[in-house]
Amino acid sequence: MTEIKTDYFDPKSIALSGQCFRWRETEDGGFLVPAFGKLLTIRKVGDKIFELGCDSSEFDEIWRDYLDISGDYGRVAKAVLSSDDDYLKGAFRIGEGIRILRQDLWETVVSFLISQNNNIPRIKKSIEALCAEFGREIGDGIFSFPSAERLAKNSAFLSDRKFGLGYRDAYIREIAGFVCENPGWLESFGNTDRDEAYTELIKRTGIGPKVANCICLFGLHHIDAFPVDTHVKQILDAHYPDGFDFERYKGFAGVVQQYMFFAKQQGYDGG
DNA sequence: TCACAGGCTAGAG
DNA sequence: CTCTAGCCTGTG
Repeated sequence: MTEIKTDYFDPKSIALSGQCFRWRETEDGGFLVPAFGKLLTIRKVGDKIFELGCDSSEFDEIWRDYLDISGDYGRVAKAVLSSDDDYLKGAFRIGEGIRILRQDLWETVVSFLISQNNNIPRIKKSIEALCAEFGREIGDGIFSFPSAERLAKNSAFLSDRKFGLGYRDAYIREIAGFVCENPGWLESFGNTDRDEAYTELIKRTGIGPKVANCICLFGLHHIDAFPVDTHVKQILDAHYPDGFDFERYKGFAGVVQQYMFFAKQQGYDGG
């Protein structure tokens, strides 16, 4: 076990923020968090204190980065709260426990390919089915995310109704084959800035502007990426009729996007 | 029945 | 270049 004390960290907000699809809340209010072929338990045990089901070396090697514990969210909070943007300040009060996870790039690519023109229950169902079928068990009824090789070798089965992928099956088939034939492609994003990553991602079939931005934000931790989906578009149209000032939040606009998105999911409408 | 859900592709204009 | 029909599928 490892205990951490941290501000701006609420597992439930993260689980519901839409950036990840596989966190599972347990009956005791804790969370089961699968990532990188491992399984972490998170439990709140006090004010800003959390107990993680790993030893300190595993925390240092994997989970500190994954959970973005070292990220400076105080800086974001200060920028938001010192602004005159009342809508955003309200959204921040609701979503201040969100951190932008540093998720596995491959899992992020596939997950957000699935997310397009889709809803969250269905997205989760598809991802769970893929993991159960092609992943390996890492804990009680929980499976790892399948590799590109596994998906490529089983690409003919991706059309099975049990995965519920619909027309997105072809996109996953394509990208899995591409990644297998181009070893180093995923790794190459370690040396690219946001613009380069976006340009490269959008070349792939099924990855458009929104999905590419989600991959930049959630898979590559380019926290300046600002995905605009139907909900965020509604927010911008309703509350920023003269245009949203991205410059004001330069360097962390993606975090701001998450506050807005999450707050809207929670019923916040600026009031 | 119909709209819609965390969009994208392909084709037309 | 912009614009948009059609796309899989589950849910209300």
